This record gives sequence, C-alpha cells and structure tokens, in this order.
Amino acid sequence: MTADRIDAGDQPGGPPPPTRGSVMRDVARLAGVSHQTVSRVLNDHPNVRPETRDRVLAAMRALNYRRNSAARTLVTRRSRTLGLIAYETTLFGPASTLYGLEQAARSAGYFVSVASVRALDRKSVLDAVDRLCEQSVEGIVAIAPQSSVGTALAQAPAGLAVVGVGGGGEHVPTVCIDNSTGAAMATRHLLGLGHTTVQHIAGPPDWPEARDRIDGWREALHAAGAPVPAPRPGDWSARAGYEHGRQFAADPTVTAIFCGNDQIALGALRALHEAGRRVPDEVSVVGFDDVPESGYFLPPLTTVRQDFAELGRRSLDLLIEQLESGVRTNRRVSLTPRFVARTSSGPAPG
Amino acid sequence: MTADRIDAGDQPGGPPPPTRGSVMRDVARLAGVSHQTVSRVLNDHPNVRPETRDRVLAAMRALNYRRNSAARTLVTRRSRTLGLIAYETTLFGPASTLYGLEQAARSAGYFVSVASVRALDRKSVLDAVDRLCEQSVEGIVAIAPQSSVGTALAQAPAGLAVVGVGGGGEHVPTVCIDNSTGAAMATRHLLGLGHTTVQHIAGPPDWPEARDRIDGWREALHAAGAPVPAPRPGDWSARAGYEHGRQFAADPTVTAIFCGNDQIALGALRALHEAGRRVPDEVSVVGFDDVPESGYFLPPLTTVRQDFAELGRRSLDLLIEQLESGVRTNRRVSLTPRFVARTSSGPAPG
DNA sequence: GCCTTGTGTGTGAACGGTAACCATGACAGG
DNA sequence: CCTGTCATGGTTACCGTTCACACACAAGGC
Repeated sequence: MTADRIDAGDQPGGPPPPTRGSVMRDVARLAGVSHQTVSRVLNDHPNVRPETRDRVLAAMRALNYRRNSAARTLVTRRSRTLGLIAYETTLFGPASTLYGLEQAARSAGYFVSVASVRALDRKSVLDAVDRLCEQSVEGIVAIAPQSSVGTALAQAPAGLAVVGVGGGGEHVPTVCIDNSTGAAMATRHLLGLGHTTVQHIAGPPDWPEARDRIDGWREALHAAGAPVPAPRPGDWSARAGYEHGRQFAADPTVTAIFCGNDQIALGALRALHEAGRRVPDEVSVVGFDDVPESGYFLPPLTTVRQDFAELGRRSLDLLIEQLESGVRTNRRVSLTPRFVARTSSGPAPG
Repeated sequence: MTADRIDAGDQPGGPPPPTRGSVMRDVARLAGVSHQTVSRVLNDHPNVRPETRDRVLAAMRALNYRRNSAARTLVTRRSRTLGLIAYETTLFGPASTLYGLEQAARSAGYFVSVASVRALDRKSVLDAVDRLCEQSVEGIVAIAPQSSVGTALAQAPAGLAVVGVGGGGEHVPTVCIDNSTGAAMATRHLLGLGHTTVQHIAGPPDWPEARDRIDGWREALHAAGAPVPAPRPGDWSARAGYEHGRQFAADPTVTAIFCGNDQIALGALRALHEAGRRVPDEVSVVGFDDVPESGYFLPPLTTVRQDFAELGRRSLDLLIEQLESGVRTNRRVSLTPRFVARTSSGPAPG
C-alpha cells in the first residue's frame, strides 16, 4: 500500500510519474561520482576537478535537482531562516521594514518566516517567539515596538539572536530612527517660522517611538524658551488626529501642530479644514513618516522621512552580527531621519 | 561512544556555536521510556497509558524540550510551511492579505515564509518560486496579480499547491474580489446621482484587477446608455491620480471620476482642489479599496471596500483544498466588495 | 628507496525524528 | 492448553545531507 495519496489516477497518455524528486544519490549516480562529490560541488568546495564539477552540474540540471533543506538543516544545525514578528502589518512602516528585511535577508542567504501578532501583550509575543523557535529560526526581528515587547523578547531562549525595530527596550539590541531628533527637527522648523509654540498630537504613550518624539518635541520647545503644552495622546490613527484637530481648530491661539505620524496629520488637516481654519495660512501642520501619499494631502504635508526599508536592512545587519559573534550585543543603531518641507507649514499668522 | 564531540573554540568567522538543546532521547531517558513512546505522546497517538504520557510530558517540561522540525520534515516529507510571494508589499492591500493569510495559516498549523519580488517579470517570479521550493514549502500564494505572474506560476513544479490572489491567471486557482461588480457599483452610484457619464483613472493595463475594473465601469456605462470615454491608465499611485486629475479639472464637462484605487483618488482630489473645482459640488470622485485613511480625505472618500484579510484567509482555504485533494483545482473564488458612500460624491451640478 | 605534502575522491557515521514491524503480557474463547 | 486479539511499548530502518576520515595518486626532498 502506497503511503502516497497523491497517487492520482494516471490518465492514458498523461505520463506524470509520481515524481519523487531526485536526490543527491541520483545525481551522483548519473554523474558517475559519489554523493559526497555532489555535495562538494553544491557547497563550492575547492578540490574538485573542473571537469568533474561540470559533469555533476550537468547531472543536476538534467534531473532538475534541488537540495533538501530539511536534511541540510538537520545536519548543519543551521536553518538559514529568520523569524519576523510583526504587529499592525497593515501600516506602511512595518510593511516597508518587512520588505527591506526580506530583500537583505535574501542576499545574505537567509529565508524569512513571519509571525504576526494581534496584540502586544507578553503572552502573544512569547507565543510568536515559540512558534518561530519551533521552526528553528536562527534569529528574530520584532517590529513591535511597544515597551513590553522588549522585555518579553529579552527572555527568548539564549543562543537566539534577537533584534527589536523601533523604540525597542533596554534589554534587546535595537535599530530605530532617531525619533527625538526627528521630532526636534519638525518642532524647530515650526518655531523658526515664527510660531510661538507647537502643539503635539502624539502616538500611544506605551510606544517608545511615541515617547521619543514627545521628548524631542519638548526639548526643542524648551531650548527655544517656548511654552510646552501638554501633548495629546493618540493611537496613530487618522481618527485620533481628527478628534484632537477639532479641539485645536476651536482654539484661535493654536497656530502650529506637530503630529506623531502622517495619518494623524491627515485627520488633523481634515478637522482644520472643516472648521474653516486655513492650512498653512492660519495653522501649520507637520507629520512624521512621509508615507507615499503625504505629498498629495491637502495641502501637501511637511513631514519627517523615515527610511523603513533601511530599518529592515539594518536590523538584518545587527542580527547577523550577533549570529557571527555568538553574543547578544546590546547595541542600539540609530538612523537619522530627514526633514521634508512641503506646503502644510508656513509662517505664523499676524 | 562519543555522542558528544568536543566543540572546538569558536573561530571568528566560523559558524555560531551549535545550539545543543535536548532531544527526544534525553526526554525518553528521563521518563524511562523509549524515544518512540515520546514520539507517540507528541503526536497524540492512542495506546499510550495515561500514566506513561504524564511521565513523558513532565520530562519534556523539565528539559524544555522542543521537537526539531527539520528532522520531522525530513522524514515525513511535510514541511508544514507555505510560501508567500508578494509584490509592492508596502501597499495596504498586500500587507493586509499577508496578515490574513498568516493568521489563518497559523490556526491551520502552517508556517508562512515570504519572498518579496522587486519586479513582476517572469524571471523574478520564477526566482521567488525557486527560493520557496528550496525551503520545501508545500504551497505558494502569490499576491502579485499581474497577468504574467499567473502563467509563470502555472509552471511551478507539479505537486506544489499554488494560489494567486487578485486577478490571477487562467491557469492558476485564484481568489479575488469581484472587481467588475465593484466598479459597476461605483459607476452606477455616480450615474444614479445624475451624472451623464463617468471618467475612469485606471490601474496599469497589465493588471487583471485593473482590467476587470475597467470592464465593470464600461459595462455599467453601457447598460445605462451613457457615453464611454477612454479610461486613463495609471500606476495605482497618487501621482497618476494627480496628473489625470489636472486634465479633468480643466475640462468643465467632467463631473464624475471613478478612480482605480484610493491613492489615485487622493491625487485626483488634490488636483481638483488646486484647480478650484469643488468636490462634490462640481465634481464627484469615487475610489476603490477603502484604505483606513480614506474616511479622512478632503472630502471623505466614497469608495468600494475590499476585505483584504478575507482574501488572505480564502487563499489559504484554496491552498489546503489542493493539498488535501492532491490536484490543482482550477477554481476561482470571488468575493463581493462593499460600496461605501461618503461625501466625495454627490448630485451632478446644474 | 623513504617519508612528506597536497590534491581529488570515496566511505561511513551522524543529525533527530517517524513509520513499520516486533515483542510482551493480559485476557478471552475453543 | 493452545491460540487469537488487544493494549502497550521497544527495535530498527530509513529520510537526504554534511562532516570526519581514509584512501589513492602524484610530485618533491632527503
């Protein structure tokens, strides 16, 4: 009895044999060498005569041979697979980072396996780590920059490389952009335009990225001797921007708003527009991220650009560094964001 | 006999230290049973005395045992891994689909490995397929709905389950939303508001999704006896929407524009605004997709909602169906989109 | 002649699981 | 008492690679 259930009925004429993929031994036999020589050719070992190598390569082509990664992983104990834990994968940022990571991983010879999490509580994250471990990934990148994630990650099995993207935690190697500097850029830009102070619609307070942006904004205000209003907490959504934007629109003293991200800024722009407050003539708005659409907002959004793809690439670098050194360096890589001036910000009125 | 070999000191540049975790034999020894019994416990075989099972489970916990998936894959010839080929991963749609797929795959006991492609030419796609095959995935989902992708996918190794998301091709099982119906909904909505005809800024002509939307739009116009203008081809970007939008803005006879997606609509809105054409009073605009921000556009965008996450879930269903039946069914699953009325569309002027 | 050094290649043993096949003991029926 | 069945659990043979080592053969130094 065949263990194969793919043993589909052969139609007369259709000659699709139950192609049990060819393995090294088959290639070896065809090339007239031992399986070990095939292995040597595959792994670019020296000490194979060019002529032999060609024969082996020809045999591999003829049989359409592909090496079995499970067997390879079993014996080498290297899966060449990286795990990615992602939250809110639908946002532009995480998605771009995933993209950058995957491209980099590919050229470094790694595969990427994803585990998305619905929530950022400790259990969900540990579950995701577990799931990835079961696949014997060699390292994990977490695009889930809530504080709790960092600590959850820190207790991943030793010997597993780990990198946090975004604010991260203190216990895990992290790659992030310099949110504080970015926020300060935006704030200084607005102050430089003559605004007496700058309001801030922030991200959720338990996101390090949000906190760093708040810090940068606050420090820039402080350094300029400007009053420091209370930041308004949001959830990164356009809705939050809209709600707070309506309140700001009703307050004639508000002339400049720095938003925690571009979605928030979009919501704020709409609120201001609805209230009849002209942007940038009466109120200036600045965002953060530079999503592809922000140049087409009404008006085009002044913002701070994050290079998400670079974030992904750098996190791979950090991972590989750990993999090769064998220790969990506590490094923190920080990328400098770029200020992008568009027309949603202008001189203070009056 | 030395099961242990002495680990030579790590040479810099050498492979990382082998992670010596506990294996079945260790668990078996601790529990006082054979490794086979451990395997039986792991795989929920009957014929294990509850008392024995408990002893084994306790031993597994004590040793923090995790089974080695490579070994398992090697012998069972099932990797329990699915491959995902994604293009333009940064867009909301693909990202959400990935999310939905991963969630569904997880609860079905599968892992998901991603391969992103930079371009959609045949070679890139075949490369990605190759990469995934090397990981011995059991099936592939391609979120890369260009026509050429379908045909490239069709010649994936036999015995590999394949599903296309989006327009797909004729040769590959496909799950998509009913783009034609969605476009017709949008068009009929505008015609119903009294517009004599509807312009269309479309997606790239080699995307089946774009073509289906064109078809639906055209048929709806035709059925209503309205004139059918030439659709304007774009690339799904806000920029394309802006460029065509400017031309439409200069033409006073244009009162209704149906856009291939929400980004295009955003660009069109900006062009109309710049030209002083009021939306929806003078010109109505409708998008497609319902990205989370579209409710905060100026004005909030009337659009057609795609359930991307459902797309991901359904593609998993289709994949599993193939995996279990062993044949590449040529099924095509079509989801009905939902029309979402907001304020960017209104009665025809005059 | 010997031993060395260096190429190119083959041999056998892991790696950590699962499946097929046995072995044992208990209990029933003849 | 002999046999058959069932529950339980051990034995052994793989799966397809890579690694350590052995081996053949050549070139060179003494």
